[in-house]
Amino acid sequence: MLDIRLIREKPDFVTAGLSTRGDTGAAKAAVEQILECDRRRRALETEVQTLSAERNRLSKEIGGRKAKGEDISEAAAEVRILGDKIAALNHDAAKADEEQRELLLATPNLPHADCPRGTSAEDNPVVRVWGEKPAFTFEPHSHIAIGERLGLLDFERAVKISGSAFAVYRGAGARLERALINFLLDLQTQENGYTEMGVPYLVKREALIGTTQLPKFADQQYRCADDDLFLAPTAEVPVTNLHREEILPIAQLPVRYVAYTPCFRREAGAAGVGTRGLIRMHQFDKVELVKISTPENSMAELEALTADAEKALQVLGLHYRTIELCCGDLGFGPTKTYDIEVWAPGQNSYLEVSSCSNFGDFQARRMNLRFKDAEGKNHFCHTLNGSGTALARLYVAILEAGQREDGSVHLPPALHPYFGASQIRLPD
RNA sequence: GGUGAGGUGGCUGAGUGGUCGAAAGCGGCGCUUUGCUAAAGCGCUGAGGGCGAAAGCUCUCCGGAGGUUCGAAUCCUCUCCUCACCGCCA
Repeated sequence: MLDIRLIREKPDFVTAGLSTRGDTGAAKAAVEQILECDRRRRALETEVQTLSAERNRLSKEIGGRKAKGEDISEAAAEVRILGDKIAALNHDAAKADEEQRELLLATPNLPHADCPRGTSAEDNPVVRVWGEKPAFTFEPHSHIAIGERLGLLDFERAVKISGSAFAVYRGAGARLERALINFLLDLQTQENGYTEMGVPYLVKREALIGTTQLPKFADQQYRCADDDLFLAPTAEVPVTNLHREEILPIAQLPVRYVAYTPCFRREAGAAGVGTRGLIRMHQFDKVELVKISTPENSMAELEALTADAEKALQVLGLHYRTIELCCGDLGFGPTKTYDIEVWAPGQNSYLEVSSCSNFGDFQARRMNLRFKDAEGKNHFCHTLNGSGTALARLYVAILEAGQREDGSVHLPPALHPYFGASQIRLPD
């Protein structure tokens, strides 16, 4: 959520910032609407408060007179009328306040000043490339063919029990998934200094508001209506919200958490849902990195977090590239984002396996997450997160990059101790 | 799910209708004393908002939402959470 004071004091700056996302007219209209609501709200609040001060004064007076045994019925009746007036105005003020909050919750974050200009994914600059595309002496197969041939994946039965865009992992295929989870968690905890967290997969509405999935993206969430609980679309939600409504001592920052969770996404309206394979699914596993930082350090923490996520691909020896999202392609909440894309030979394309973002104080304002500085003053934290990494697509890359002409898949050496073997081959 | 007891400031904990944003203690900060430390003494010490150039004035907040009242931390209703016991259960 944007700072209403910033909008009030520098409306042109905010409008310009929002405009970089693509729609200048919409940005202008949004800012004007918020400002109008803010003026109305403050006028009402000022009136309520003036009258409340008067009521407080009169009530005290009545108390004193009653103690002396005087008749207070006339004064009491007078204050009663004042009270009714306050209640009516207060109702309007609360409505304006709610309206303002809704407007602010629906307004995206300002892209960082350094964020590259552009309108779509084509404008995202590649900032790093690591490794090279592996060479094949044969036409590399898709993970679907590899997985079915080796008995690792069963999409038909997944459809039977849950519908399209779900997967069943079988035998060595299931073990490979589990090996990857353990490998990624160990890497981030033992080498990169993150604290592992195990968190609930069902979260409350407020948690989703805090990390910006609600109210705007309600149609993308799975919801358990009876309890008004939601299946977390990413560990970002439960993990970042761990400190919602807290004031952290500055010495505790930065907080660095890593968590494995399954992720649940309705993918309503998304292209490619309903096609087979692991690339876009309603449920997938992910190891997520979350940081809570001071404003001064958040950009440096983003670079470090992105490097931590990239490290996983480096250790696995997978070719990848890192791109930076341009203003027009940036998500609703982030002020700056790097995407990491791993090469999947069977797809002949790069797959996004990680999106590393700095949200500035955008999420922290929504969840009222603050820190206390050395002078004892409270400030909003900055929050960051990035996948470290998403599992299903990493799985795709490993199968497709490690495939051999004889149908076997050779696994990266770093996985051998986790998987318990160096390769997956056809049964004899 | 049932019954009972509770939810008050960073923490412990008083407060059952008026001058209570809230006693006291702990913790924290500052000052004095001190060779240093400790101890002691004194003072300060919640958050958010409105008006204002500022000084300052003022409003709201005692889990949450409603209600009663001139006036609510205090009374009433609902609700959430915590603890204990019972039931059920991986």
